[in-house]
Amino acid sequence: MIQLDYQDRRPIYEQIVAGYKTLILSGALEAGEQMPSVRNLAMELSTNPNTVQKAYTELERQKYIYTVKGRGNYISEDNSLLKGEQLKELRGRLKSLLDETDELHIDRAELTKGLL
Amino acid sequence: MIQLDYQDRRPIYEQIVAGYKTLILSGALEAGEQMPSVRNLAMELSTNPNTVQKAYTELERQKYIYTVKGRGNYISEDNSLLKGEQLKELRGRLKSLLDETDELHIDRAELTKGLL
Amino acid sequence: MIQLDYQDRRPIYEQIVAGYKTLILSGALEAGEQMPSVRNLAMELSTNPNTVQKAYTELERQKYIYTVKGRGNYISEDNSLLKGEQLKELRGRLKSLLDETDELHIDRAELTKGLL
Amino acid sequence: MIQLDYQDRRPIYEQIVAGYKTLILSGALEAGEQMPSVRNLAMELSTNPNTVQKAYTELERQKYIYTVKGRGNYISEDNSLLKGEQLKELRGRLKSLLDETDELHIDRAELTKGLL
DNA sequence: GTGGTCTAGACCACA
DNA sequence: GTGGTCTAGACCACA
Repeated sequence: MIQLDYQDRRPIYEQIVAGYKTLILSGALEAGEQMPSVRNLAMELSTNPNTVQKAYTELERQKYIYTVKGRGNYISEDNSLLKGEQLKELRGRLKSLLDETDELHIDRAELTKGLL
Repeated sequence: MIQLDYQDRRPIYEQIVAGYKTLILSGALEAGEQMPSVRNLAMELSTNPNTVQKAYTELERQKYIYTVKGRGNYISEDNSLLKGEQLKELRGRLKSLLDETDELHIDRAELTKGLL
Repeated sequence: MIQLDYQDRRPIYEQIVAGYKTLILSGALEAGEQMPSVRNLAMELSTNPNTVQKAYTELERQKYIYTVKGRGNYISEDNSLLKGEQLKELRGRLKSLLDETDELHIDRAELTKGLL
Repeated sequence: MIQLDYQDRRPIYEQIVAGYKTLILSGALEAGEQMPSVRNLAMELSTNPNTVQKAYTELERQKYIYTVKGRGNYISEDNSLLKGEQLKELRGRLKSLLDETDELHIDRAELTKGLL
């Protein structure tokens, strides 16, 4: 189950999206498995159904889940593609992180020391 | 001079803060040098003086500049300390980036390939 | 046999209606032939009987099938008429498609290139 | 100004999206021009600001407009790309229309007579 | 004033 | 029961 952090600057619906993306890509949730219903998840997270709905809509737009009307939401099958996208995003963030480092004339070795 | 990007998702005041941080830490602006006045910078960036004021307040809070009432804003002297902070922040971001990579079972070599 | 696509955005009952319309108009099902019972089709498609019933009601409303109480549903005789309706519908869609094309100042030749 | 049609099966927010897409791609609205504010458009269409917000979010996701926080929404510059997308969508619809026609053994000439 | 998020609650189509 | 849309109204960050 995902955890909301009200101290987090990100809006609630984004935290839900990010949480489920990780659960799906890490394999914790299997393809075809049913997502909790909008109302149930809203109850569990003690938030509003509209907020969960917004998160689910975004997850569907990004192909992490798909909706069957009147039935519910299900995990998509084609994870491999999504993992590629995710890798691309991470590489983009690493790239800009390195750019900033260079711009400040900080040695990259200092940046990565003990981490990599 | 810094450049605003209206397509950028970050609010304008944050772009101003980030831009000046880089200018200061990279040495493009020297310690003791005077910042442009709030009104002038607002004119140059064609943005709202409130926005520039907000950016200056944030830069002062983070000790990048200091204010002399009635005279203006000046670049702080103690850059070395700030650079340490900046390094710490960059390392924090790298850390969480690597955490996410691991969580998705992505090989770190794949992440850094061609970048590092 | 028709095939449901749960990734399809259309509701299931509409997919059933569209599927049988095609089967009937293309001649794959002959006039007078009996339709599968509501329960059987629901089982085969592993969907809800209510959904199949809704589809059959719609097919009957459009005169593709007719119901004999206590016996079942049968393909209608007067296909020629239905085919005319279908043609009219297709022409309507083509019309609005061309209208949109014109409105966007897109050349019709570009639209149909390689298709027609 | 766009026109809402309450008989239309499409939800209100989709009608707003479709309406502005046409206005933008047809050149009726110029690049860089400011969109009406969320609240103003909601008043004019006598609908709820949330509904307009939803439409604007979708238009931004599709790059038709971009948002500057605290300022408003503006028409994007790169229309040419969007027009290509739109053409692709229209061609897709024409393709499936022709497929249906063939499947019903209807002569394509009958379909296009007097239209093309 | 501008957009963005969220809640509470209603209503609808669909299965 | 399931998702989807919409309203009314509030609160916040930002310019």
